[in-house]
Amino acid sequence: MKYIDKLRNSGLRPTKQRLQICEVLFNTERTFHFTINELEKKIKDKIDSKISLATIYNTVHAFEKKGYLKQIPVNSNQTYFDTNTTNHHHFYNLKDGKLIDLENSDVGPINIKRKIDGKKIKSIEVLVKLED
Amino acid sequence: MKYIDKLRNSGLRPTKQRLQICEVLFNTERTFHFTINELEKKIKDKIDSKISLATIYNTVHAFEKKGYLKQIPVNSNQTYFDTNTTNHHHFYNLKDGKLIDLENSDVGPINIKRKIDGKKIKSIEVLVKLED
DNA sequence: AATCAGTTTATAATGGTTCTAAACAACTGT
DNA sequence: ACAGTTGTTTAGAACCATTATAAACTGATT
Ligand SMILES: [Mn+2]
Ligand SMILES: [Mn+2]
Ligand SMILES: [Zn+2]
Ligand SMILES: [Zn+2]
Repeated sequence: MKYIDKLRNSGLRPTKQRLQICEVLFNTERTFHFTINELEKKIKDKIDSKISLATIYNTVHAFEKKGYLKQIPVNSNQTYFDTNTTNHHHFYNLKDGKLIDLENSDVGPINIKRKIDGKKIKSIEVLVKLED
Repeated sequence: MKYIDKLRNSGLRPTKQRLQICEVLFNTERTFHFTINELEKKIKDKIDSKISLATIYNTVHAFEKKGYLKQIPVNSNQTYFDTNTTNHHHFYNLKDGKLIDLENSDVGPINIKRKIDGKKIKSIEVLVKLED
C-alpha cells in the first residue's frame, strides 16, 4: 500500500515487481549502497518469486530518473547506486569496494569559487578513497 | 631520448610503442583528460604506424600503476584518465562528457573530520557535475 | 469485457575491457 | 656480435555489465 501511491504519483504503474523492489530498496532502517548484482541477490533472498534481471535494470533506472535513487561516481566496472538521495559524500573502501556515507557535518561546506559560463552546478560530490 | 630514462627508471622497457604513447600523453603544453577511445584516435592522428588497442590498454595501465596517469571517477561506461596526477578536482560537463580541472585555489581545502579505524585516506576527489 | 498503453521477460546484442598465446623486440652475459 | 632470456606487442577471442528486442503479459480505462 505504502508504495502504490508513490509509484502512481510518479507515473509508474504499481506492478508486483516494482512493489517488491520498493520493499527491498526503501523499507529499511537505513539507506544503503548497491550494485545491480548485489540488489539482484538481495531480491532473491527476500522474495520467493523471481524478477528478471532486465526488470531490475529497468526499475532501477526508472527510480533513478524519478529521483528515488542516485548513482555514485566510483572507478569500478559496476555502477553503484544509493538509496540516500540527499546531498552527501562518501568514503570508498578500495579493499572491498564498499561505500560509507559521510554526514555533511563530517565534511564541512565545499565552496566552488570558479564558474563556467552558461553552466549550472548540478551536484558536488566528494569521494574519499580509503586504503589500509 | 626524453622518455627513455623515465621508462627505464620505472622498470619499463622503452619500446617504440611506449615512446610514441609518451609523446602523445606527456609532450604537450597542458595536461588533459581522455578515454581509451579518445587516446586511440589521438595516437592514430599523431603517428603513421599503428599501435594495437591491447598495447594502448597495457601501456595506460602500466603508466597508471607507475603514477604517470590517474583515473578520474565519473559515472560513465568508459574509464576517464588524467595526465595531471597532482591532487585536484574536476568539473564534469554532463552534456558532452568532458572534464575540466579545478585549481586547488578554486576549491579550498577539504576537511574530512571523520576517521575510519585502520584505514588511511588515499585520495580526496571532488566532482562537480555541470548542466545547462 | 474489450481495448490500449505500459511492463515484464528471456534472450540476443553491444561495447568497453581483459585474456590468450604466439610472434617479436629489448636486455644480459659472454 | 651472438645466444639466451625476459618483457612486450599483437590479433583475436573471451568476458561481463549493460542495453536492446520483441513477444507475452498486466494494469488502467472505457
Ligand atoms: Mn574500469
Ligand atoms: Mn554505467
Ligand atoms: Zn551514500
Ligand atoms: Zn584533471
